[in-house]
Amino acid sequence: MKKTNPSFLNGVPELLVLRLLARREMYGYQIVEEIRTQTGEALSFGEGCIYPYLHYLEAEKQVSSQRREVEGRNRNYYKLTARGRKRLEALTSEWKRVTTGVSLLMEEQYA
Amino acid sequence: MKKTNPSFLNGVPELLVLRLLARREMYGYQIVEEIRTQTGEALSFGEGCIYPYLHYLEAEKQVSSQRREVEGRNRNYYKLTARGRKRLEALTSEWKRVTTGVSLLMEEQYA
DNA sequence: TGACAAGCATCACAGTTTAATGTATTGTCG
DNA sequence: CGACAATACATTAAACTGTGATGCTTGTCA
Repeated sequence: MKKTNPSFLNGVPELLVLRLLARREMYGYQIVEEIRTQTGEALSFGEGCIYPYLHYLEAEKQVSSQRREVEGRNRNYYKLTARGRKRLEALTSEWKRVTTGVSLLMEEQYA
Repeated sequence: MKKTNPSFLNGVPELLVLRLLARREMYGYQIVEEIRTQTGEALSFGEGCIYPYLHYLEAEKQVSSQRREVEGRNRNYYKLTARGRKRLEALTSEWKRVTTGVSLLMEEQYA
């Protein structure tokens, strides 16, 4: 996975993953579910999207993982690193910039 | 160009193009420029993105075009059809749904 | 026992945007 | 005049992203 110059609109999964992990540590499957529920079903990214992101984020040292057995299940728990927190801040302000930009164009009066 | 099931984030160029044409008729090059300026430089889609959209939208009868010579320039002016207006409304509410969803997840308190 | 949820993972594919390139005309500046 | 930038259209290969399918294992529950 290469994230060179992710343009405006993609990379939202990355933003949401980081944002969730900023609250508490979580495992992949749980992240998939929470993105769906906590966005009010507005967004839903499959495991085929989220797992590769987690691996990428770990390789980038934005998250760290720990395998743990909980409730008879093997889970990979991820938590944010300091670096990940910075990345989250950057992506957040980028997201705001973009949505603000869209609003500017959208909300202008009809001629 | 197939626009079957454009997921959440893509298709923003289409939204902005339709929104601009809802105000007044415009030509391609102008649309490219206005997206850049009216979003406060937050968004910038190249001609390689916008022209194919215009052709696609015309094929879909969401816009109609008229070649005209103005100020010594040959331009293809596009304007919205009734169908395009409906499409704009659909894309607009979809965009709101998505950004609202992201906000829901983003703005929740830290644990 | 069979079905299904939880949990991880990978991959081919499809859709979207970028960046480069091409053509032609018009305007500008030294 | 000559060069170069801007205007205006268009196309294309390549890159990037997310989808949907699939596979594997373990646990639960009827």
